[in-house]
Amino acid sequence: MSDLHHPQTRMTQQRSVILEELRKLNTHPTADELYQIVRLRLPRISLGTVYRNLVFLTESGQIMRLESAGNTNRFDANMQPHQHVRCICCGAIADIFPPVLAPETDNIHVPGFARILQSRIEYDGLCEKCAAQADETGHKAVLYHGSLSDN
Amino acid sequence: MSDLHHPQTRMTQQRSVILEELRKLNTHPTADELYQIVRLRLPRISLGTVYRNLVFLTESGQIMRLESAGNTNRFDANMQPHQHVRCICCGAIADIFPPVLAPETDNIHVPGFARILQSRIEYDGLCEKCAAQADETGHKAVLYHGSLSDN
DNA sequence: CTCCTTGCAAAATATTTGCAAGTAG
DNA sequence: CTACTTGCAAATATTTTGCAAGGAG
Repeated sequence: MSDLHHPQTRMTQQRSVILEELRKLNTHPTADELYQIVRLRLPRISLGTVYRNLVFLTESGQIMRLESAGNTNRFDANMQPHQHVRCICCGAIADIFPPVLAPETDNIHVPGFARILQSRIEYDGLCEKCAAQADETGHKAVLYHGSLSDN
Repeated sequence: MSDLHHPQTRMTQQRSVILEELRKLNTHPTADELYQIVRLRLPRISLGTVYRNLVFLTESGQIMRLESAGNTNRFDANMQPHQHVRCICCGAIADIFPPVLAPETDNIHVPGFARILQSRIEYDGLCEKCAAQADETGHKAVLYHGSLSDN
């Protein structure tokens, strides 16, 4: 959980390919999507290895796990501060540039919380694909999908 | 998916108790946590019914599903605009009052997105329980938990 | 009466983990 | 050599769904 528990340091082929492929993408893939991609280069890699490395890379600050990605984790190797929009219909995520300044946290005090560490702005939107589909079917807008998960 | 698909209108005992109990809480419970609570009043209710009603209540705008709740959905019956802090260590969520104004979305344009619908500010923090535990164990700070899920 | 809703159980999806074998440093 | 890592498979955890019976309006 803390830095004391990070004995992992070895640069294996798997770890390096996972990081390399994630860096090529701006699609914020899920663990499984990344697994499918990495598999093209390392056919014998297992999904468990991808998960373990995503945990390690996240904890060591080399990649980010996206909050608000719905119920499936998504990852981003772009460590520059920036925001994300998520399509409320299909769950697709895109980067927003230029970045907006994160709201300050100094004046915020919450009962039960020792401290507020950081803030984050997130956006909901409708991607072009879903917007087109909504027009086509004659719906004014797709407000929310019928499950608790994302698509 | 759209408003055309909401034939549900009946106020059953299950639905009413679920909403009533959620409104009593400011703990942003998961489906299972709420299930355990509702079960005290309706011992024969099933978890599936709780899930189905949470979907219905969310879609009909009577409750909110929290974004950034980690990998397990959490719900809030407080429909006033407000923000949340989440403990990065244990996943506990608390309300922030008074609310901060949501950043505007008008000037934001993202390739691939037809429109940006709304923005949301979220905060990461350390709850008192986890802060105390971190002091106790001598760690300067608990940076991130070791799994991709929340606790 | 009608058809929305429920309970139950099974299925689907997502993530974690034990263990023996492999390998980086 | 040592102990971190991996592949594999099984275990967890969370959410969804098919179906026959129940109940709201």
